[in-house]
Amino acid sequence: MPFVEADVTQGIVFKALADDTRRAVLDALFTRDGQTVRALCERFPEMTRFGVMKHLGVLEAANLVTTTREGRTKLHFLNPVPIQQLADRWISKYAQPFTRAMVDLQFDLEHQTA
Amino acid sequence: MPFVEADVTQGIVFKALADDTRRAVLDALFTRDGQTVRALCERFPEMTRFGVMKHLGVLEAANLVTTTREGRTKLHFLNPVPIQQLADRWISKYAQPFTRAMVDLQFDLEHQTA
DNA sequence: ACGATACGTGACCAATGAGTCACATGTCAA
DNA sequence: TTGACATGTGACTCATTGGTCACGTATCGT
Repeated sequence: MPFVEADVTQGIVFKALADDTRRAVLDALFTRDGQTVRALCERFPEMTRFGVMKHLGVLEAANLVTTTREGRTKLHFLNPVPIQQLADRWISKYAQPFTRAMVDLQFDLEHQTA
Repeated sequence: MPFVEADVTQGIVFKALADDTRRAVLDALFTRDGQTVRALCERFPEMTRFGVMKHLGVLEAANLVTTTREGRTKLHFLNPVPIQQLADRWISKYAQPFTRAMVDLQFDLEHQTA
């Protein structure tokens, strides 16, 4: 077999996280959880409500946000579980001690004055 | 300002990781590092050499793979540093102890037999 | 030198995805 | 009940991107 994509969900989560706006949405929900669509729209004046809604839909499909209806409003909550799963099943694979040292070194190099 | 994308590199890395084939390429380099383009092509029979090359280009632009020329061949090496940086600067933010417990719970639920 | 090998480039096409708009449904409050 | 508010849907446009192909350059062995 050429290669196996064990978890389709993983791809969806990665794709959902690949967009800058969507990560910003998650950030907004991180600072204040349980926001409504309109509240989130105010954080993105350069975009229409429909654009924000579409992003929310993608995030919801990736299970990165969960929603509850509250009358005529819909509250959006951040769900960090898929992110944690990503870190567990995929990223930690490349997080060897060797890598740790490399990251620290690169960080030092990037922040050297002179 | 509506929102700030502190690190442009982050977006590039996320986008690079969003493609299934590219993650498979990284996997292939993880199992055997320092492969040539043709060797990698054999792992993806459903795709042309040019397709693989394009993916390698994206991964290289994201600094996820580094290359060294060896005569007329080009060797590709996996560079886990950007992945580790992602985990450090972004994912660990959502990796609270609370989340840990949730992930374990969800894992148990997913693997319950009857 | 010469063919074979290995990689590179630009143009090109098809599919996906971001974003918008017209419209439609449901809900609160007076 | 009527109007204002909050969210939903489908179709549409435009940019991006995954993928291919025809060609071109560099390198190795003989």
